[in-house]
Amino acid sequence: MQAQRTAPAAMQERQSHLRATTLKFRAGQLIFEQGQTASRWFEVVQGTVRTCRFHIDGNRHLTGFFFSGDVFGADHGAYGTAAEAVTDVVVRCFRIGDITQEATPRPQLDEAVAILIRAMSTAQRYQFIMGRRSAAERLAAFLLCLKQQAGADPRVQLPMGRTDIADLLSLTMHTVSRAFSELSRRGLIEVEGRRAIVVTDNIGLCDLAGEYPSGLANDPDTQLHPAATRCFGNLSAA
Amino acid sequence: MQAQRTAPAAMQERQSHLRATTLKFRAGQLIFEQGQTASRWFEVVQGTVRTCRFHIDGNRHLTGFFFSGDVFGADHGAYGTAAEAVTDVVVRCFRIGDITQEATPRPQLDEAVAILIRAMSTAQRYQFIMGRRSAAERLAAFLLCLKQQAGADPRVQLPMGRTDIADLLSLTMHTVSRAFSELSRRGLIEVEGRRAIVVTDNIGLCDLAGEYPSGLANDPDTQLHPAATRCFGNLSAA
DNA sequence: CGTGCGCTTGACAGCTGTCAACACTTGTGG
DNA sequence: CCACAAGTGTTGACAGCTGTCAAGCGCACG
Repeated sequence: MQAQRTAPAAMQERQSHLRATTLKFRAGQLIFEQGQTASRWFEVVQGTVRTCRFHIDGNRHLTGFFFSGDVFGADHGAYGTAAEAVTDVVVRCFRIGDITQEATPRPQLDEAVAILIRAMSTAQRYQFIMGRRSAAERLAAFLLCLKQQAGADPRVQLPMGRTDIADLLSLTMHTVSRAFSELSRRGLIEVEGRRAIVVTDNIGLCDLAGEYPSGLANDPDTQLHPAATRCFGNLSAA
Repeated sequence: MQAQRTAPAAMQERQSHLRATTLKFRAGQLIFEQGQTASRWFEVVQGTVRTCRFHIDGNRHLTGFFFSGDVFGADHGAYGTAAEAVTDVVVRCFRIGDITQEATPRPQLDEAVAILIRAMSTAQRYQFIMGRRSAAERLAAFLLCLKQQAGADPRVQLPMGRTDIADLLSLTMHTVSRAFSELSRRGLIEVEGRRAIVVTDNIGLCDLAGEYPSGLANDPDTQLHPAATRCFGNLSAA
């Protein structure tokens, strides 16, 4: 969900090609609405942003969180989600224009492609997290995403509330709360108030989430389900 | 999931710009593997294709079905999913090349953007189907997708097996089977063997799926949850 | 006609949603 | 500084739904 973080190199390239406007939003404020004409895309400078959809019955569903360096709102035609500020945020804002127009400069088009591809892989990873897995497994996978975002620090900040996490993982706030307690009881994390946790057993957390600490299987002795080899595809070709 | 169907106009454009090779696969055959270098993308000419991912624990998760006119495999770098033939299929196959290279012709790049955007909105719609909804609701939403694909015909063909549907909706085959029975018992569909159903109550099915027959609310008297207005976004801007 | 696979259905256990109560934090006003 | 209210988060009880296990049916294929 934060795989959309851009590498510094990409940021510089984007800065060199595109003109940006800096905007600020307060926590809870709407940045753009679902269905609105997609005329701009955004990059988070500071703070946390969430994108969400609303269902006919009133249910809300978050499709991702975006942190410093992440890009959101790169839709075509109309925004497929709404975007809201989770904390006070600063964003840079770029004109989309119509990227299919002949006049669109080539570098901008390349960036659009790269952004879309990254967003796509994010969405697929996210689909996967939600597929037929328990609340504790989903939360573990989510926390690992946040941890990856934070770097080597075992302390992970949680700028969003439990309700936001619940709507992202398609659970209720209650179940999320219970899952936090369960991970804590198992000794995988320590809950530090509402806005931070410490990962005390990274390997255990990865194991629960169904991920490897390094991202791929590097120990040939590791026991894998026979079908799991397909999980990694043809490594020699990658 | 079949939102990736291309309009006839787009197909002609693609034919005019890109060279294609026609390939055939037998039912169950692998078209490409997850993690394999993404060197080609495909368009279905005839038959049905599924894309899937495998989890460490051996679980399979389908990310979409693709029918005549649909595009799949438009990934960058490595394929994020495997692709397999559900039925005997005929596909057209195009070189991806490196779409970020300067040498890539402009029309191909435009097509890549259009395809990615369509795939993105498909993935988001699909995420939404799976979010905190019952088995019957998911199946209803899925069947409506297939029906939209089929056109006005109330009879909907199901080229895929129950297990495929289950892995798409993140359910078990048993629950899918029960959901079919439930929809039938409620009088929304009639099950005709294993490979076809008839939608007998389209409005009821849409209602259950949380969708409107026409795609948007056109009856102001319809009772909506207060938050649901956001579901449609800013209509005046669309 | 027989076999095998896909599918359906039932029984039961486990997990998650719902309802409810309560603790804690935050913000407002006195 | 305190009192109070509102919002957020935690926990328990319970019901409902789905996964698991198991049995059996029916279609397809040889």
